[in-house]
Amino acid sequence: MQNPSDFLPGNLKKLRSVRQWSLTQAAEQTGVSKAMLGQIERGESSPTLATLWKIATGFGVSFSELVNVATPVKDKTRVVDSNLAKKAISDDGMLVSIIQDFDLALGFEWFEITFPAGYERQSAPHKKGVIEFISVLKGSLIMEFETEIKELSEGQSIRFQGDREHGYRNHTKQDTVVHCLMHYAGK
Amino acid sequence: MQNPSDFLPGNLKKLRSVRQWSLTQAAEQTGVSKAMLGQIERGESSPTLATLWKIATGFGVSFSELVNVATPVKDKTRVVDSNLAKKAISDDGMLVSIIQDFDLALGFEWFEITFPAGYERQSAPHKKGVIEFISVLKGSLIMEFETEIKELSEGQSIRFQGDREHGYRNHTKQDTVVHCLMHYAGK
DNA sequence: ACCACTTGTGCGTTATAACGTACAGTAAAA
DNA sequence: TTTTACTGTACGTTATAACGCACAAGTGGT
Repeated sequence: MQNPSDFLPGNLKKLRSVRQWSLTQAAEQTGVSKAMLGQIERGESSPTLATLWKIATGFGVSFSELVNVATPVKDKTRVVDSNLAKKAISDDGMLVSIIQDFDLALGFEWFEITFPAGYERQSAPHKKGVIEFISVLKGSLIMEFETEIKELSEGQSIRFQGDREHGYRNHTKQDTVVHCLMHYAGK
Repeated sequence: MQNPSDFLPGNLKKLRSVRQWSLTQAAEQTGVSKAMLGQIERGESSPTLATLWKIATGFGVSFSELVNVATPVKDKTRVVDSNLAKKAISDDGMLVSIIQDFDLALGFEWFEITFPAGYERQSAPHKKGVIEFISVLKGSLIMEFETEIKELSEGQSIRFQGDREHGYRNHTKQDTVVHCLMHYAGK
Protein backbone atom coordinates (compact mmCIF):
# COMPACT_ATOMS: atom_id res chain seq x y z
CA MET A 1 0.00 0.00 0.00
CA GLN A 2 1.10 3.52 -0.73
CA ASN A 3 1.52 6.35 1.68
CA PRO A 4 -1.93 7.84 2.35
CA SER A 5 -0.42 11.25 2.98
CA ASP A 6 0.38 11.39 -0.73
CA PHE A 7 -3.25 10.98 -1.70
CA LEU A 8 -5.23 12.76 0.97
CA PRO A 9 -4.72 16.32 -0.36
CA GLY A 10 -5.86 15.42 -3.89
CA ASN A 11 -8.69 13.21 -2.70
CA LEU A 12 -10.06 15.92 -0.42
CA LYS A 13 -9.82 18.57 -3.11
CA LYS A 14 -11.66 16.35 -5.55
CA LEU A 15 -14.40 15.39 -3.12
CA ARG A 16 -15.05 19.06 -2.37
CA SER A 17 -14.92 20.08 -5.99
CA VAL A 18 -17.38 17.41 -7.09
CA ARG A 19 -19.87 18.69 -4.49
CA GLN A 20 -19.10 22.31 -5.38
CA TRP A 21 -18.58 23.14 -1.73
CA SER A 22 -16.51 26.10 -0.62
CA LEU A 23 -14.13 25.59 2.27
CA THR A 24 -16.72 27.30 4.45
CA GLN A 25 -19.43 24.84 3.45
CA ALA A 26 -17.13 21.92 3.86
CA ALA A 27 -16.21 23.19 7.32
CA GLU A 28 -19.89 23.37 8.25
CA GLN A 29 -20.54 19.83 7.02
CA THR A 30 -17.52 18.26 8.64
CA GLY A 31 -17.07 20.25 11.84
CA VAL A 32 -13.42 20.80 10.90
CA SER A 33 -12.24 24.40 10.53
CA LYS A 34 -11.86 25.80 7.03
CA ALA A 35 -8.31 26.87 7.83
CA MET A 36 -7.48 23.23 8.64
CA LEU A 37 -9.23 21.87 5.55
CA GLY A 38 -7.22 24.34 3.48
CA GLN A 39 -3.98 23.17 5.12
CA ILE A 40 -4.84 19.54 4.42
CA GLU A 41 -5.63 20.24 0.79
CA ARG A 42 -2.30 22.04 0.41
CA GLY A 43 -0.50 19.18 2.17
CA GLU A 44 0.68 21.50 4.94
CA SER A 45 -0.62 19.44 7.84
CA SER A 46 -1.10 15.79 8.75
CA PRO A 47 -4.49 15.44 10.40
CA THR A 48 -5.26 13.13 13.28
CA LEU A 49 -7.38 10.04 12.91
CA ALA A 50 -10.25 11.77 14.71
CA THR A 51 -10.16 14.71 12.30
CA LEU A 52 -10.00 12.38 9.29
CA TRP A 53 -13.09 10.60 10.55
CA LYS A 54 -14.93 13.91 10.92
CA ILE A 55 -14.05 14.73 7.33
CA ALA A 56 -15.06 11.34 5.95
CA THR A 57 -18.43 11.35 7.70
CA GLY A 58 -19.05 15.00 6.81
CA PHE A 59 -18.49 14.19 3.14
CA GLY A 60 -20.42 10.94 3.43
CA VAL A 61 -17.56 8.81 2.12
CA SER A 62 -15.72 5.82 3.48
CA PHE A 63 -12.44 6.26 5.25
CA SER A 64 -10.54 4.52 2.49
CA GLU A 65 -12.03 6.80 -0.12
CA LEU A 66 -10.37 9.64 1.70
CA VAL A 67 -6.89 8.24 2.15
CA ASN A 68 -6.45 5.57 -0.48
CA VAL A 69 -5.34 5.62 -4.08
CA ALA A 70 -8.29 7.02 -5.98
CA THR A 71 -10.18 4.31 -7.85
CA PRO A 72 -9.53 4.44 -11.57
CA VAL A 73 -11.96 6.53 -13.53
CA LYS A 74 -12.54 3.87 -16.09
CA ASP A 75 -12.44 0.15 -15.54
CA LYS A 76 -11.80 -1.75 -18.74
CA THR A 77 -14.48 -4.10 -19.98
CA ARG A 78 -12.82 -7.41 -20.50
CA VAL A 79 -13.95 -10.84 -21.61
CA VAL A 80 -12.26 -14.06 -20.60
CA ASP A 81 -12.98 -17.40 -22.19
CA SER A 82 -12.41 -20.32 -19.86
CA ASN A 83 -12.89 -22.77 -22.75
CA LEU A 84 -9.80 -21.44 -24.48
CA ALA A 85 -7.71 -20.56 -21.49
CA LYS A 86 -7.47 -23.88 -19.68
CA LYS A 87 -4.06 -24.92 -18.53
CA ALA A 88 -2.76 -27.73 -16.39
CA ILE A 89 -1.04 -26.66 -13.23
CA SER A 90 -0.09 -30.01 -11.81
CA ASP A 91 1.09 -33.39 -13.09
CA ASP A 92 -2.10 -34.99 -11.89
CA GLY A 93 -4.30 -33.21 -14.44
CA MET A 94 -6.21 -30.54 -12.57
CA LEU A 95 -7.04 -27.75 -14.98
CA VAL A 96 -7.24 -24.10 -14.07
CA SER A 97 -8.50 -21.13 -16.02
CA ILE A 98 -8.24 -17.63 -14.63
CA ILE A 99 -11.43 -15.59 -14.69
CA GLN A 100 -9.83 -12.73 -12.77
CA ASP A 101 -6.29 -12.73 -11.45
CA PHE A 102 -5.57 -10.94 -8.22
CA ASP A 103 -6.57 -7.30 -8.43
CA LEU A 104 -5.80 -5.03 -5.50
CA ALA A 105 -8.94 -2.97 -6.14
CA LEU A 106 -11.09 -6.07 -5.74
CA GLY A 107 -9.12 -8.00 -3.16
CA PHE A 108 -9.72 -11.36 -4.82
CA GLU A 109 -8.79 -13.76 -7.58
CA TRP A 110 -11.27 -16.05 -9.32
CA PHE A 111 -10.69 -19.31 -11.19
CA GLU A 112 -12.57 -21.96 -13.03
CA ILE A 113 -11.10 -25.29 -12.02
CA THR A 114 -11.70 -28.76 -13.44
CA PHE A 115 -11.06 -31.72 -11.15
CA PRO A 116 -10.84 -34.88 -13.26
CA ALA A 117 -12.70 -38.06 -12.32
CA GLY A 118 -11.18 -39.70 -9.26
CA TYR A 119 -9.02 -36.66 -8.49
CA GLU A 120 -7.80 -35.89 -4.98
CA ARG A 121 -5.86 -32.95 -3.70
CA GLN A 122 -4.77 -31.62 -0.32
CA SER A 123 -4.29 -27.88 -0.23
CA ALA A 124 -1.84 -26.24 2.19
CA PRO A 125 -3.31 -23.31 4.12
CA HIS A 126 -3.33 -20.08 2.18
CA LYS A 127 -2.25 -16.75 3.60
CA LYS A 128 -3.80 -15.70 6.89
CA GLY A 129 -7.27 -14.25 6.53
CA VAL A 130 -8.05 -15.77 3.13
CA ILE A 131 -11.73 -16.51 2.61
CA GLU A 132 -12.35 -19.08 -0.10
CA PHE A 133 -15.48 -19.90 -2.10
CA ILE A 134 -16.08 -23.04 -4.11
CA SER A 135 -19.16 -23.12 -6.30
CA VAL A 136 -19.86 -26.39 -8.13
CA LEU A 137 -20.88 -25.83 -11.73
CA LYS A 138 -20.79 -29.42 -12.94
CA GLY A 139 -20.51 -32.74 -11.18
CA SER A 140 -19.89 -33.00 -7.44
CA LEU A 141 -17.05 -32.49 -5.00
CA ILE A 142 -16.11 -33.58 -1.52
CA MET A 143 -14.43 -30.90 0.60
CA GLU A 144 -12.39 -32.15 3.54
CA PHE A 145 -11.45 -30.05 6.54
CA GLU A 146 -9.71 -30.97 9.79
CA THR A 147 -12.92 -31.57 11.64
CA GLU A 148 -15.56 -32.04 8.97
CA ILE A 149 -16.37 -33.21 5.48
CA LYS A 150 -18.79 -31.46 3.11
CA GLU A 151 -20.18 -33.00 -0.04
CA LEU A 152 -21.17 -30.43 -2.62
CA SER A 153 -23.39 -31.21 -5.56
CA GLU A 154 -24.04 -29.17 -8.68
CA GLY A 155 -25.41 -25.73 -7.82
CA GLN A 156 -24.04 -25.75 -4.30
CA SER A 157 -21.49 -23.29 -3.03
CA ILE A 158 -19.33 -23.20 0.07
CA ARG A 159 -17.53 -20.41 1.86
CA PHE A 160 -14.74 -21.34 4.26
CA GLN A 161 -11.47 -20.14 5.75
CA GLY A 162 -8.84 -20.73 3.11
CA ASP A 163 -6.11 -20.21 5.66
CA ARG A 164 -6.58 -23.64 7.14
CA GLU A 165 -5.80 -26.98 5.59
CA HIS A 166 -8.39 -28.42 3.27
CA GLY A 167 -8.74 -31.11 0.64
CA TYR A 168 -10.69 -31.65 -2.57
CA ARG A 169 -11.95 -35.00 -3.76
CA ASN A 170 -13.87 -35.92 -6.88
CA HIS A 171 -14.90 -39.49 -6.23
CA THR A 172 -17.08 -39.72 -9.34
CA LYS A 173 -16.51 -41.02 -12.82
CA GLN A 174 -16.77 -37.64 -14.49
CA ASP A 175 -15.06 -34.28 -14.29
CA THR A 176 -16.11 -31.76 -11.74
CA VAL A 177 -16.05 -28.08 -12.75
CA VAL A 178 -16.04 -25.42 -10.08
CA HIS A 179 -15.57 -21.71 -9.59
CA CYS A 180 -12.96 -21.01 -6.95
CA LEU A 181 -12.73 -17.48 -5.58
CA MET A 182 -10.15 -16.45 -2.99
CA HIS A 183 -10.48 -13.20 -1.13
CA TYR A 184 -7.45 -11.85 0.71
CA ALA A 185 -7.96 -9.96 3.99
CA GLY A 186 -6.82 -6.38 4.13
CA LYS A 187 -6.68 -6.29 0.36
CA MET B 1 -17.95 2.24 8.07
CA GLN B 2 -17.32 2.39 11.78
CA ASN B 3 -15.18 4.87 13.60
CA PRO B 4 -11.55 3.78 13.24
CA SER B 5 -10.68 5.35 16.58
CA ASP B 6 -12.73 2.59 18.21
CA PHE B 7 -10.60 -0.14 16.68
CA LEU B 8 -7.10 1.25 16.52
CA PRO B 9 -6.20 0.63 20.18
CA GLY B 10 -7.25 -3.03 20.07
CA ASN B 11 -5.75 -3.62 16.64
CA LEU B 12 -2.39 -2.21 17.67
CA LYS B 13 -2.32 -4.19 20.88
CA LYS B 14 -3.06 -7.37 19.01
CA LEU B 15 -0.52 -6.79 16.28
CA ARG B 16 2.17 -6.21 18.89
CA SER B 17 1.10 -9.18 21.01
CA VAL B 18 1.15 -11.57 18.04
CA ARG B 19 4.75 -10.54 17.30
CA GLN B 20 5.65 -10.65 20.99
CA TRP B 21 7.19 -7.20 20.73
CA SER B 22 7.61 -4.98 23.77
CA LEU B 23 6.73 -1.30 23.38
CA THR B 24 10.46 -0.66 23.10
CA GLN B 25 10.83 -3.09 20.20
CA ALA B 26 7.74 -1.75 18.49
CA ALA B 27 9.12 1.77 18.88
CA GLU B 28 12.38 0.68 17.23
CA GLN B 29 10.54 -0.96 14.33
CA THR B 30 8.12 1.88 13.71
CA GLY B 31 10.10 4.98 14.60
CA VAL B 32 7.25 6.08 16.86
CA SER B 33 8.07 6.62 20.54
CA LYS B 34 7.08 3.91 23.00
CA ALA B 35 5.28 6.51 25.10
CA MET B 36 3.10 7.37 22.08
CA LEU B 37 2.47 3.73 21.18
CA GLY B 38 1.36 3.17 24.76
CA GLN B 39 -0.98 6.16 24.59
CA ILE B 40 -2.48 4.87 21.36
CA GLU B 41 -3.04 1.39 22.79
CA ARG B 42 -4.78 2.89 25.82
CA GLY B 43 -6.88 5.14 23.56
CA GLU B 44 -5.44 8.27 25.16
CA SER B 45 -4.34 9.94 21.94
CA SER B 46 -5.49 10.23 18.34
CA PRO B 47 -2.42 9.88 16.11
CA THR B 48 -1.87 11.78 12.90
CA LEU B 49 -1.99 10.14 9.51
CA ALA B 50 1.79 10.34 9.23
CA THR B 51 2.23 8.54 12.54
CA LEU B 52 -0.31 5.88 11.58
CA TRP B 53 1.64 5.24 8.39
CA LYS B 54 4.85 4.84 10.34
CA ILE B 55 3.15 2.29 12.54
CA ALA B 56 1.61 0.35 9.66
CA THR B 57 4.89 0.12 7.75
CA GLY B 58 6.84 -0.71 10.90
CA PHE B 59 4.51 -3.62 11.60
CA GLY B 60 4.40 -4.58 7.93
CA VAL B 61 0.64 -4.39 7.69
CA SER B 62 -1.75 -2.51 5.47
CA PHE B 63 -3.25 0.72 6.64
CA SER B 64 -6.72 -0.79 6.81
CA GLU B 65 -5.48 -3.62 8.99
CA LEU B 66 -4.53 -0.99 11.50
CA VAL B 67 -7.68 1.11 11.58
CA ASN B 68 -10.48 -1.10 10.34
CA VAL B 69 -12.77 -3.53 12.06
CA ALA B 70 -10.55 -6.48 12.86
CA THR B 71 -11.28 -9.41 10.56
CA PRO B 72 -13.19 -12.07 12.44
CA VAL B 73 -11.02 -14.69 14.06
CA LYS B 74 -13.15 -17.45 12.67
CA ASP B 75 -15.12 -17.25 9.50
CA LYS B 76 -18.03 -19.67 9.50
CA THR B 77 -18.01 -22.40 6.91
CA ARG B 78 -21.29 -22.14 5.16
CA VAL B 79 -22.94 -24.00 2.30
CA VAL B 80 -25.53 -22.47 0.03
CA ASP B 81 -27.63 -24.48 -2.37
CA SER B 82 -28.73 -22.49 -5.40
CA ASN B 83 -31.04 -25.34 -6.44
CA LEU B 84 -33.16 -24.90 -3.34
CA ALA B 85 -32.90 -21.20 -2.93
CA LYS B 86 -34.14 -19.87 -6.26
CA LYS B 87 -36.68 -17.10 -6.08
CA ALA B 88 -38.25 -14.87 -8.65
CA ILE B 89 -37.50 -11.22 -8.22
CA SER B 90 -39.40 -9.76 -11.11
CA ASP B 91 -42.69 -10.34 -12.90
CA ASP B 92 -40.87 -11.30 -16.04
CA GLY B 93 -39.45 -14.48 -14.55
CA MET B 94 -35.76 -13.85 -13.94
CA LEU B 95 -34.63 -16.07 -11.07
CA VAL B 96 -31.99 -15.13 -8.55
CA SER B 97 -30.26 -17.20 -5.91
CA ILE B 98 -27.83 -15.61 -3.48
CA ILE B 99 -24.45 -17.32 -3.19
CA GLN B 100 -23.10 -14.56 -0.93
CA ASP B 101 -25.00 -11.47 0.06
CA PHE B 102 -23.09 -8.26 0.57
CA ASP B 103 -20.39 -8.69 3.19
CA LEU B 104 -18.37 -5.67 4.21
CA ALA B 105 -15.28 -7.80 4.80
CA LEU B 106 -15.39 -9.01 1.19
CA GLY B 107 -16.76 -5.93 -0.53
CA PHE B 108 -18.97 -7.91 -2.88
CA GLU B 109 -22.18 -9.84 -3.35
CA TRP B 110 -22.51 -12.89 -5.56
CA PHE B 111 -25.61 -14.37 -7.25
CA GLU B 112 -26.60 -17.18 -9.49
CA ILE B 113 -29.11 -15.81 -11.97
CA THR B 114 -31.29 -17.61 -14.49
CA PHE B 115 -32.44 -15.64 -17.53
CA PRO B 116 -35.33 -17.50 -19.17
CA ALA B 117 -35.46 -18.07 -22.93
CA GLY B 118 -36.14 -14.83 -24.81
CA TYR B 119 -35.56 -12.72 -21.72
CA GLU B 120 -34.46 -9.09 -21.96
CA ARG B 121 -33.56 -6.68 -19.22
CA GLN B 122 -32.11 -3.19 -18.99
CA SER B 123 -30.27 -2.52 -15.78
CA ALA B 124 -30.00 1.00 -14.34
CA PRO B 125 -26.45 1.98 -13.36
CA HIS B 126 -25.43 0.67 -9.97
CA LYS B 127 -23.67 2.75 -7.36
CA LYS B 128 -20.57 4.64 -8.44
CA GLY B 129 -17.49 2.46 -8.61
CA VAL B 130 -19.27 -0.87 -8.86
CA ILE B 131 -17.35 -3.47 -10.83
CA GLU B 132 -19.54 -6.28 -12.13
CA PHE B 133 -18.70 -9.78 -13.36
CA ILE B 134 -20.95 -12.04 -15.39
CA SER B 135 -19.79 -15.59 -15.91
CA VAL B 136 -21.96 -17.78 -18.15
CA LEU B 137 -22.51 -21.25 -16.72
CA LYS B 138 -25.16 -22.50 -19.14
CA GLY B 139 -26.48 -21.19 -22.39
CA SER B 140 -25.44 -17.83 -23.80
CA LEU B 141 -26.06 -14.17 -23.14
CA ILE B 142 -25.87 -10.89 -24.99
CA MET B 143 -24.59 -7.95 -22.91
CA GLU B 144 -25.45 -4.51 -24.20
CA PHE B 145 -23.61 -1.33 -23.26
CA GLU B 146 -23.96 2.23 -24.52
CA THR B 147 -21.28 1.84 -27.14
CA GLU B 148 -20.87 -1.92 -27.60
CA ILE B 149 -22.46 -5.31 -27.54
CA LYS B 150 -20.79 -8.47 -26.24
CA GLU B 151 -22.06 -11.97 -26.86
CA LEU B 152 -21.01 -14.41 -24.16
CA SER B 153 -21.17 -18.15 -24.59
CA GLU B 154 -20.90 -20.89 -22.00
CA GLY B 155 -17.61 -20.66 -20.12
CA GLN B 156 -17.04 -17.00 -20.93
CA SER B 157 -16.85 -14.28 -18.33
CA ILE B 158 -16.96 -10.53 -18.56
CA ARG B 159 -15.83 -7.78 -16.21
CA PHE B 160 -17.30 -4.31 -16.70
CA GLN B 161 -18.26 -1.10 -14.90
CA GLY B 162 -21.56 -1.80 -13.24
CA ASP B 163 -22.05 1.90 -12.62
CA ARG B 164 -23.05 2.54 -16.20
CA GLU B 165 -26.19 1.43 -17.97
CA HIS B 166 -26.20 -2.09 -19.34
CA GLY B 167 -28.64 -4.67 -20.65
CA TYR B 168 -28.98 -8.43 -20.67
CA ARG B 169 -30.55 -10.40 -23.50
CA ASN B 170 -31.07 -14.13 -23.82
CA HIS B 171 -32.13 -14.51 -27.44
CA THR B 172 -32.08 -18.31 -27.34
CA LYS B 173 -34.73 -20.94 -26.78
CA GLN B 174 -33.32 -22.16 -23.48
CA ASP B 175 -32.52 -20.73 -20.09
CA THR B 176 -29.22 -19.04 -19.49
CA VAL B 177 -27.59 -19.50 -16.08
CA VAL B 178 -24.91 -17.08 -14.95
CA HIS B 179 -22.90 -16.09 -11.94
CA CYS B 180 -23.16 -12.38 -11.28
CA LEU B 181 -20.70 -10.81 -8.84
CA MET B 182 -20.80 -7.13 -7.92
CA HIS B 183 -17.90 -5.53 -6.16
CA TYR B 184 -18.45 -2.17 -4.47
CA ALA B 185 -15.64 0.37 -4.43
CA GLY B 186 -14.35 1.45 -1.09
CA LYS B 187 -15.89 -1.65 0.43
C1' DA C 1 -17.22 53.12 -9.87
C1' DC C 2 -18.76 51.55 -5.48
C1' DC C 3 -20.50 48.22 -2.28
C1' DA C 4 -21.50 43.79 -0.28
C1' DC C 5 -20.43 39.28 -0.06
C1' DT C 6 -17.61 35.22 -0.72
C1' DT C 7 -13.33 32.76 -0.99
C1' DG C 8 -8.93 31.00 0.35
C1' DT C 9 -4.71 32.11 2.91
C1' DG C 10 -1.85 33.70 6.71
C1' DC C 11 -1.14 34.41 11.46
C1' DG C 12 -1.34 34.20 16.37
C1' DT C 13 -3.41 31.42 20.09
C1' DT C 14 -4.91 27.20 22.18
C1' DA C 15 -5.03 22.30 22.48
C1' DT C 16 -2.90 18.14 21.96
C1' DA C 17 0.23 15.01 19.55
C1' DA C 18 4.79 13.20 20.14
C1' DC C 19 8.82 13.04 22.39
C1' DG C 20 12.60 11.93 26.01
C1' DT C 21 13.23 10.73 30.56
C1' DA C 22 12.38 9.05 35.18
C1' DC C 23 10.42 5.63 37.87
C1' DA C 24 7.66 1.80 40.08
C1' DG C 25 6.89 -2.85 39.38
C1' DT C 26 8.21 -7.44 37.74
C1' DA C 27 11.00 -11.31 36.41
C1' DA C 28 15.24 -13.65 36.04
C1' DA C 29 19.94 -14.46 37.35
C1' DA C 30 23.59 -14.53 40.68
C1' DT D 1 18.33 -11.99 49.29
C1' DT D 2 20.26 -8.71 46.11
C1' DT D 3 21.20 -7.13 41.61
C1' DT D 4 20.20 -6.47 36.87
C1' DA D 5 17.37 -5.91 33.03
C1' DC D 6 13.06 -5.17 31.16
C1' DT D 7 8.31 -3.32 30.93
C1' DG D 8 4.70 0.01 30.78
C1' DT D 9 3.16 4.48 32.65
C1' DA D 10 3.42 9.29 34.07
C1' DC D 11 5.13 13.74 33.39
C1' DG D 12 7.25 17.86 31.61
C1' DT D 13 8.92 19.79 27.22
C1' DT D 14 8.75 20.52 22.33
C1' DA D 15 6.46 20.40 17.97
C1' DT D 16 2.51 20.77 15.44
C1' DA D 17 -2.45 20.09 14.78
C1' DA D 18 -6.58 22.79 14.94
C1' DC D 19 -8.78 26.75 15.77
C1' DG D 20 -10.75 31.73 15.25
C1' DC D 21 -10.08 35.80 13.04
C1' DA D 22 -8.34 39.28 9.86
C1' DC D 23 -7.53 40.42 5.29
C1' DA D 24 -6.44 40.61 0.24
C1' DA D 25 -8.45 39.25 -3.88
C1' DG D 26 -12.28 38.05 -6.61
C1' DT D 27 -17.18 38.20 -7.98
C1' DG D 28 -21.68 39.96 -8.70
C1' DG D 29 -25.10 43.51 -8.25
C1' DT D 30 -26.42 48.37 -8.33
